[in-house]
Parts: sequence; structure tokens; C-alpha cells
Amino acid sequence: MTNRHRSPPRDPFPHFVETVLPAPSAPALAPPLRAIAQTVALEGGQTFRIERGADRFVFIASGAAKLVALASARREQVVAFHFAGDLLWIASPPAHDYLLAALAGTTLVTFPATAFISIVESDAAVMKALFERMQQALLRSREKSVSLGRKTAQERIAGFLATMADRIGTGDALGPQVDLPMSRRDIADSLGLTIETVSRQFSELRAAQLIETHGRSHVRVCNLAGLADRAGHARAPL
Amino acid sequence: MTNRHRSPPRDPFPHFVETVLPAPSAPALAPPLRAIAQTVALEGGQTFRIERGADRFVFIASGAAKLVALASARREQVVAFHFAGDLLWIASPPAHDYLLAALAGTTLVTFPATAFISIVESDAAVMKALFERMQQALLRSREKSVSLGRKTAQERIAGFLATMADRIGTGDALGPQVDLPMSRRDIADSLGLTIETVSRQFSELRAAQLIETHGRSHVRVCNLAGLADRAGHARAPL
DNA sequence: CGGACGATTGATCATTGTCAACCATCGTGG
DNA sequence: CCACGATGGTTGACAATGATCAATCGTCCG
Repeated sequence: MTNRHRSPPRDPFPHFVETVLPAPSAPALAPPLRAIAQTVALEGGQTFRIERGADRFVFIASGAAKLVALASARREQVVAFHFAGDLLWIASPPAHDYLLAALAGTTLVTFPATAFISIVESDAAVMKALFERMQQALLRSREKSVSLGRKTAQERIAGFLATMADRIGTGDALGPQVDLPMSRRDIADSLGLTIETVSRQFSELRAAQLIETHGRSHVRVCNLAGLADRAGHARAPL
Repeated sequence: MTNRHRSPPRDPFPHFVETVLPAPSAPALAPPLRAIAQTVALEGGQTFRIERGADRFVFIASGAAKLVALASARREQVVAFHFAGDLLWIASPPAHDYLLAALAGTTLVTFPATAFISIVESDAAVMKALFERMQQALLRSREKSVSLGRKTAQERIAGFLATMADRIGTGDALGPQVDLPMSRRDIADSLGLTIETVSRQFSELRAAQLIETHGRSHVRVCNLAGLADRAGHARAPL
């Protein structure tokens, strides 16, 4: 978790261009987008806040972040985790405030949403790519609703670990390994649980030989099938 | 809830066109879209199912529907309610099956997602409109995560009623009125509660003079501010 | 009017939250 | 390099919110 050396202040904008913009569209769109882009370097714990009514697109060039809704002073809901390469859309609707918080050193490229759209709207390929990212976000959010609404603590944790193994895990003969960039509190705030319950479920999964943990953040999934089993991802029989 | 007379089998496609397609785009896009459109008339309780990997866009021409994720045999999560005029996108991801169930007589116009997109992708206005509906869906889904993850039963019910008053309420001097098209079970499955808890919270809100109920589905909101209060929609102070 | 389904209310139980103490990890400074 | 301190994580005892089980009631339909 150390910033062992100030990360090179390389401009993250090219990374955004090659990750988000389809190659044929890039030359035409990159310059106007650069003009409205705002690059932000956050250290772990720092937040990026959205003003009311000023939706933004945020590209995560490096690092990891949580998108948080503030339900009230002592109640936070982590709406999504995002990692390098993700493009997300943030707005602050009437009900709650939202903010993006870095889980570690993180570099963002951000755009005002309306200006961004008016630049890319004429480019079918970009709009389509954007649309697909939106679909993915919606799908993940719906799956989160299932988890929060109808799953037990253990199912939520198992599902969370399986998802993280998939998204940020590193393959391995003995099963995927993950270095979780988020704290137990972040996990709890994401799954609608308390840190104590998260901790207990980690212990149970460890006792059941499904995972091994080393230190605070390292998890090895010993039995991915068993984990998916406990996640309650029951697909209805045809 | 009666089908007092077989609803006139008027073609719902024009309704889709004028609701979803911006006027200038309609003439060019309506014919090819009609060619891939599939109209479905559902009676209350009937379902529209998505095959694996065959995403669809669904326009609700009339009626009301719930988008349900099947967590397992006895556990359903209502991911969203949708009403006439809504356009939604449905996919069946690996984890759970999804289906759309009519809450009453409902007419749908549905399209295979990929074919739909390849037809409209070249039209910036339509893509933008589509994109905005997607943003709205994502926002609602995020708000639902907050509700499911960090709110008490009473806050969820209060928030639900406030939202319904906003979306399908009819104005009135004495406060908005709503005819809920969904059952207590649907509400429970949407809010991650049981029907008993839903019922008890309705009773409490009634006792607190915030709502009045007549019959199973009619609700009058006597005190919208008080309801919003109990919804825990705390916005962090600037 | 009667029957069936859905809604309400009550009694009890269990999962998870709360409060509290202890322990481990990691970063710092001696 | 090790010891220490602080932060974050784990574990335990207890309490509370909401689930479960059960009975009754109301509503809507034939």
C-alpha cells in the first residue's frame, strides 16, 4: 500500500484514448475530448466529489476506487468497485450524494457528461462502446440488487470473492489469487453488512477450506467451484 | 384488475415510435425496426422470458411489469418495476435468470438487442435517447442498492411509496394518490423484505397518518414530506 | 352469497447488528 | 533490525430487526 516512489506523472489521457475509443475514432475525437478532460491523481483515501447536477464520466487510468452513496452520516453504501480501465458515469440524484473514493493511489481522467456526449454522439462506434459499458454497469448493479435483497451474509461474501477473483484475480495452478485493494469496511459497505459479519464469514470460508488468507488483503481461492456454490448463484432449470 | 373488455388489439408499434424515437429519426428507422419487432400481449401474471445470451430491448406500450431475477426456487428479487412508456434492456447474465412479468394486462414491443443497436447506431439522436434511458435505469438501480443495503424496513417502504407517488401517482389537492399495480409479495420481493414486514410497515405508516389505504391497492399519501423524511433520503450537508 | 386468495396481525425464532475486548499487521522510529 | 504503537481485523456475548410459523380477516370474484 506504499507509494514506494511517486508514480511517474505520465499523462493518463493516451491510456484513456486507447482503452475507450475505438481506434478509427481516436484521431478525430481525442483533441476535443482532451480539451474538456480533467486529470486527477488521488492517493488512497482521497475522494472525488460530484456537484449536484454536474454528471461526469470518469475513466480510471490506474488504481482502484469505490463509488459511494451517502445514505446518512454513519451509513455509506458502496454502489460499485472500479478498477483500472473502467469507465464509469456518476451523477448525484435528488435522494443521495455520490462520491468516488480512491482505494489506493489512483489516476482519473474525468469529463463533464453533457460535453462528453456532445463530442462523441456523432460517432456511432464510440457511442456503441459507451453503451456497452453502460449495459455492463447496469447488469452488475442488478446483480448487486439480487445479492443485497435476497442473499445471506455468506452467499454475499462468497459471491463477492468469486467476482473479485474474476475481475482482478491472477491465475494460478492452485486457483486464483486476489489482492483485495479494499478494506473490510469497504466490503461491508458494499454488501450491506457490518465489518464483524464480513470477518466472521471470511473465517468460516477459511475453515471450510474454500479460501486461504495471508495478511489483510491477500486471498487465495482454493476451491472456486465450492465458492460459487455457496454464492447461491442458482440458475433456474430450463 | 379485470380485463373488463379485451383491450382493442391496436398495434402498439406506433406508440413505441413516437415515445422512443426522436421525431426526425422516426421515418427512416421505423420500418427496419418494425421488421425485427415482436409484439407481445400479456395478461396479469404472465411472463416474458429471455433466452441465455439473447439480450432484448423491451418497450412497455401499456400496462405495468416487474423485472425479476431468480435467485433460486423460493427466492425472487424484483430488480425494477416498469410502466407504460418505459424502455428497458434485459439480459441473462451467468449468475441468475431474468424474466419480465406483467402485473396486469400489458403490451410489449420487443427487439433483439444486437439487431436493434445495429439499426439505430448510426442515428446519433436515437443513441443519445437510448443512452439517457440507460442512465436513468442505472441511477435507479444504484438507488435501489442504497435502499437494500443500508435502509431499515420502514425507510424502504416509505421510499418505495414516495417513488411510486412520483412515477405513477395522480395529483390531488390533498396529496398524491396511487393505485399500486403490484401485490404485497411483489413489493416485498422488490425491497428485500417479506410480505408480513411490508404489511406491518404499511400499518405503521397508516397509524402515523402519513398514508391512507383503501382496498388492496389504493394508497393516498397524506403527508409526502413526512414520508420522504422516513425514507432516510439524507443528503449530506454541503 | 360464498369461496379463494391476498393481506393483516400475533407469537416466536434466527440471522445479523451492536458493544466490547483482544489480536495481528504494518509502518515507523529508535 | 527490532520494538513499539496505531490502525484494522478477529472473536465473543448479547440484543434487535426482520423472518418464520400460524391464525384470522378482508377483499374481490364468481
